Amino acid sequence: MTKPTTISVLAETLRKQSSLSEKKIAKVVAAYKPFPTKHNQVLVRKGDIAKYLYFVEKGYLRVFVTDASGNQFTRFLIEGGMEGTAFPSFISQKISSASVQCVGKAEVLRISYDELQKLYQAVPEFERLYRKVIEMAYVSSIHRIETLISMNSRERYLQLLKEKPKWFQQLPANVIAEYLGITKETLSRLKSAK
Amino acid sequence: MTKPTTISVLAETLRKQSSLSEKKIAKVVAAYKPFPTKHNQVLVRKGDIAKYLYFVEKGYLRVFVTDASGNQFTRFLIEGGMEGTAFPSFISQKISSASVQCVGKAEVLRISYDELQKLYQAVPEFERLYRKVIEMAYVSSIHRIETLISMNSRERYLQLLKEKPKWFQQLPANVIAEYLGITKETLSRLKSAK
DNA sequence: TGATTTTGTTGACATTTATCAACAGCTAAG
DNA sequence: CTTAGCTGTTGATAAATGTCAACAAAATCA
Repeated sequence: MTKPTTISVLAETLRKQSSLSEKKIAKVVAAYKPFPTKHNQVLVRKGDIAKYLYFVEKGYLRVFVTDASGNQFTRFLIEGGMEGTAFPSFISQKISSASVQCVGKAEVLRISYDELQKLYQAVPEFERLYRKVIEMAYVSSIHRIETLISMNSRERYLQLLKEKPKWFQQLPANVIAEYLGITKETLSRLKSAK
Repeated sequence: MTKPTTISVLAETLRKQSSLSEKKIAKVVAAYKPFPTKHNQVLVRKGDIAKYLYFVEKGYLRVFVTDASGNQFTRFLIEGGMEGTAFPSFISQKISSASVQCVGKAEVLRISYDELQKLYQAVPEFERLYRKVIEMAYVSSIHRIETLISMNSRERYLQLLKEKPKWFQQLPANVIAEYLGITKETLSRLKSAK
């Protein structure tokens, strides 16, 4: 079990990204509960409803889908300081087509859908903040679509290497490959070709 | 010149997707101005700042990027009843990497970034509605990412044919191909292979 | 620690898709 | 009507990427 040792990252992030008072930050932080996870633990299973939004204190979560042959494809990687879940399921509270899993060990906080609605009432400015979170996530997904439709695997690899060098140190290669939309063999060859 | 003949689609859409009063719907509709367009007119040029959000009354807009060799890639297609623009530029009010263009003839309304902020003040519920628009756009972009990383061109083609059969009747094949992330030759072959 | 599973690399080959070129059909303009 | 341009199709070929298999290295667990 990896127990959260601290919940400071969320508070820090709120201070940086919003102008919420310390009191309100405390309210928000209190609404997110530390959730102990095991190595590679699955947080949302395909077919479940995503009931929680997860804030990553440390490590990574991956959101992935599987095809008929059981191949996995990583839709998103959520790194420390970011939050996410199987989003389409979370906002609609309907069955998820994707799964969410810890990559190795991760420390996360979570807030339920219902608690989040209550938080909007308690801290109205939080709703605007949430909108910003969505906007940012949307912008980064647009960026992702662009690279997927306009670049070949080598260009995507080099771009990610430039934008997220840490990922290559901290994440297993097959996860990176799934994220890039290529096989682990192709990624391995791109690395050695440099 | 294609002059908007009606602005009913926006009002209709607002009635369906929100519980705004008729008075407030009128306010919102009044804030969107008809913008006459020419055949294939470019609304946002790469390098510009996207100053307007466009609502499509009729026809289609395409949001596309170009690579170094001048190849074009369609990031999004905005159909009648939807709104959009070069979104990352619009929300940040920074230079756009993408262009927005009418596909053939289109009838559009537009609202400036500043007007939109004013509209939030005048009609507070509109802000929540806007958040929903973003959420939906985000969800559809997630869907797009999934298909791009997990399906080959034939699977993507068949899925689009199923989800958006009208597009194949109303849009030129090269635009569809760009949207699917394949060449027009490959699309042509997929069609004939069936 | 040693055993076992996971992860990463490499090779041979197959498949998918892009590129380049030629051409037919259609449309718009003079 | 005729020409020029645009759109879509088809063929030949090349390039990119996936698949399958074998193996090496590393991490995990009992």
